Amino acid sequence: MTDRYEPQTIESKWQQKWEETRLYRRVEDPDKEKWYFLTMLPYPSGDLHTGHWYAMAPSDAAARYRRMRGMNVWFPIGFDAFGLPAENAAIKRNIHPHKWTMRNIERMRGQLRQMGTMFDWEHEAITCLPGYYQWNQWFFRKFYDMGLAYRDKAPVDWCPTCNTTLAREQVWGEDRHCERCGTPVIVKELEQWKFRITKYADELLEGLDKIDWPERVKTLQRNWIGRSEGVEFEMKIQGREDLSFRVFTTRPDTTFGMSFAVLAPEHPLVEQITAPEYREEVEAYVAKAKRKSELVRQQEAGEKSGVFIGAYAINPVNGQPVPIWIADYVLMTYGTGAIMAVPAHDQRDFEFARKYGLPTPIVIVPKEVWEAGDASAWSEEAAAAMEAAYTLKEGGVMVNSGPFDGTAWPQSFDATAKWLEEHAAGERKINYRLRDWLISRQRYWGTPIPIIYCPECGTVPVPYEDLPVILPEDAQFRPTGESPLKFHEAFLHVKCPVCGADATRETDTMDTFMDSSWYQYAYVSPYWKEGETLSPDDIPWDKAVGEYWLPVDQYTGGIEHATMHLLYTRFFTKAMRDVGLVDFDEPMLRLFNQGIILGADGEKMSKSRGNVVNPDDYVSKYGADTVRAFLMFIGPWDQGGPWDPRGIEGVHRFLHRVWSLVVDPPKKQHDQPADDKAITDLRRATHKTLLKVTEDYEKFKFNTMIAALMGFSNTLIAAKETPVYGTEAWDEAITSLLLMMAPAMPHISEELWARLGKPYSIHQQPWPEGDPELAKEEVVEIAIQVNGKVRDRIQVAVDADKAGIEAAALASPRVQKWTAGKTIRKVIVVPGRMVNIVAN
RNA sequence: GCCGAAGUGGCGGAAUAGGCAGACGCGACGGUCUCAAAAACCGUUGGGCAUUUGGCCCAUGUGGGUUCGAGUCCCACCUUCGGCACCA
Repeated sequence: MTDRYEPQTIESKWQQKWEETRLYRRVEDPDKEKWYFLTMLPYPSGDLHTGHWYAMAPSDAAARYRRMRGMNVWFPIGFDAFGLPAENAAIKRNIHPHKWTMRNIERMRGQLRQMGTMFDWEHEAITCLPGYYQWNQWFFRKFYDMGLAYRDKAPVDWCPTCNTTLAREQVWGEDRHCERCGTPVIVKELEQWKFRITKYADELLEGLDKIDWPERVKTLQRNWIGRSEGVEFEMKIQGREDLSFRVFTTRPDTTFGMSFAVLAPEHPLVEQITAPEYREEVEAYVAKAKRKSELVRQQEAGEKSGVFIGAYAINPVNGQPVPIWIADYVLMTYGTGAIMAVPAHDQRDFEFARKYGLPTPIVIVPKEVWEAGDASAWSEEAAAAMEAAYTLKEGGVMVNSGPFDGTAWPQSFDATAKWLEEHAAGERKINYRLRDWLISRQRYWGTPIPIIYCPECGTVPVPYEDLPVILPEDAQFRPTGESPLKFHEAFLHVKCPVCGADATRETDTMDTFMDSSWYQYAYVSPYWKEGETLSPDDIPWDKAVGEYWLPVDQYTGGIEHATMHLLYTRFFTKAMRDVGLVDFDEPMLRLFNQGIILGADGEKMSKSRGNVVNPDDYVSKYGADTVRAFLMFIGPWDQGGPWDPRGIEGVHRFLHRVWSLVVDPPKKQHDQPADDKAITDLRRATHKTLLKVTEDYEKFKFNTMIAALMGFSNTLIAAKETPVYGTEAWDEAITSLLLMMAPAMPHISEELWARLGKPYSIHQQPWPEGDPELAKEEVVEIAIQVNGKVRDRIQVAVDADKAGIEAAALASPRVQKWTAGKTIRKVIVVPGRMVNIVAN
């Protein structure tokens, strides 16, 4: 045994021992409170990078802390193994995606072990294996049976680089680029498989109130779902009483202010009602709009355009005809694809009306204006003078609206909604921005969609007992990225399971977000029923085990998945509940989003910038404990921050100091016994640190947790050279230090624990409780201010009363210097904190 | 444009039921050790002024406000980052 701190030696030694003794094996113990701790599973790109460490090391510390608190903690891991990089490697380097992926996984397993995590390797899952993805297909089939999976032809986003369609959630930013590769997407009209996530829109919204997730994520999801309440009603065409269209509005109270109506250029009615003399112009506009949507969508800088189609619609509330226009600011994909335009009270309509000289009748005025009886406020001059639409709801009162004049929000909404329901075939309606989840991908390396197309029977789902549809291994990869499945004769041709006719398989595979939508359930029993015949009545995991562990208690991962994975998995759980697989509504009860770790230059790590930090280099130089602690020390976990190559030295020095504190004998020997005060002071430091560190682990405040441990160890280094060394209080301090370090720095604490002769393993010890009584100070220093400025500091007993403190403060000569010649007006005493003397 | 988060020393960051701003660490400077260097250890370190001791003033993006007292609360603005983008 060496006396020097050699992390490389001790870390591998303990990692081996932990595995041999199966320290972290999962046991279902009904007497213990279970804690399912989960961190987002990595994509096996080949190397565990700093981002993985930043996500996983603090998660591991939090999981280990819970474990020491006496909870039955399960912390599994797996690999999100389907996806494009594997297929691209196949195309570029002629290596099969399966081989490439499994090789990477092997490498990353080793790296994950080096991190010293308590991952439960006995329940690892790899999503690209048939035993896993057969359940993707089983779920698809279930959803199909329930009407949750459907196929339709509609404009979809296509990434020309990835050669596949994308879900709306995977199209990001102003330029509408592919979330994965950054290429701007184009729009294509294709038949694609979708999941009816919109069916759960309301529930996805309401469920947010029941889970302990960061507000940021909740807000992102709420905005993404984009619920808006309004009224849909009918507008008849003047002179063509057989024809009508429906409009959606969130402001039925403004209906009297309608001065025109707008149809989306693609609206089916345009064709029928356009007046002959306008036809040419209208067709040109429609063609232009269509072309626009097929090109990379340009930002139009808000400039609106449209054309009058020579037809009029009847405003149901007052029977007035209004001109019908078409304009591309009205989208066919939202609401009814048609709107009533109220320029005075909608900014977009306002801009349009100004551009084309359409009237702007005011029908809502502020309450004060109404109460003042100021009629000029809604005169023509007032409308002409408007610089922007008046869109406020609260405090708005209806005017120029016949029988509704004087009605204020929100009664105005209800009254007009009711009127429209009764007179214009109207109904209250809720619209959502959320679209159904497009799951078809035109790529090879994914789960085959279990569908067969039969010329006789049409679309036929693969029977449960024929699952899984195996992804054929012998694929010919094309440089274009076109899916090899389309050309794989053996895969393609199949007999129809219903009539036996020659039929073909669906060649699209599933979005890989399918895999991660339910992996937390798969971990319960990885590859459940692999090789067995599946049936509709199955449960994709061992039911009894699942009942103990599910749902996930604490989830950690990046916020970039806010409207993708984190939305999909919530949808999936609700759908699974409706299938009867689970009896809860939300998959993850608590969520914490860690930040992003940046390069030393403060920029996002990237190969092109050359600022990528390879954690392996630092692990071999300083050891995993140092890297773990450093990542926790950098700053608040949800904030991320730059990797400072010099900062890690400081953390490493701290570990060396702790090592020497425990292992080396003191420099001096003392023959006098320690006095009571020294003992009390030491115990106070110990218990103060215990309370602080405990609170910080609870709240994932790892940076201040490490800082507190550093402070405490500095105290101990000084105390070591005093008579308290070797006392019971000293033992308590050292033991507490190691126990507090154990979750964050599992190897060094285990080694020092063993060197103290304590029983294996430190990771099976109960968490040391801090005692608030022992942590209490006896004497506190309080500041004395005169007119808000600190002029003196005095020592007072912690329980000194206000009067005593005030007297002591006023007795201070330094204070008297500042109050001399002044009258004391007021003395504010905050016990234990400060005194402020107001004098002038 | 809208929504959200955030602006504190040379740097990463502490401190918010309003109560001593700058914990902890990095860097820098000085010292011990050494032939020397590295490492390690000890000390100093927000800015300015003063300095024989005690000191004084200014400081948490900017400008106001509330308060005995504001990094923390309120109003307006500036900057950065993230998200959404004609959603009717």
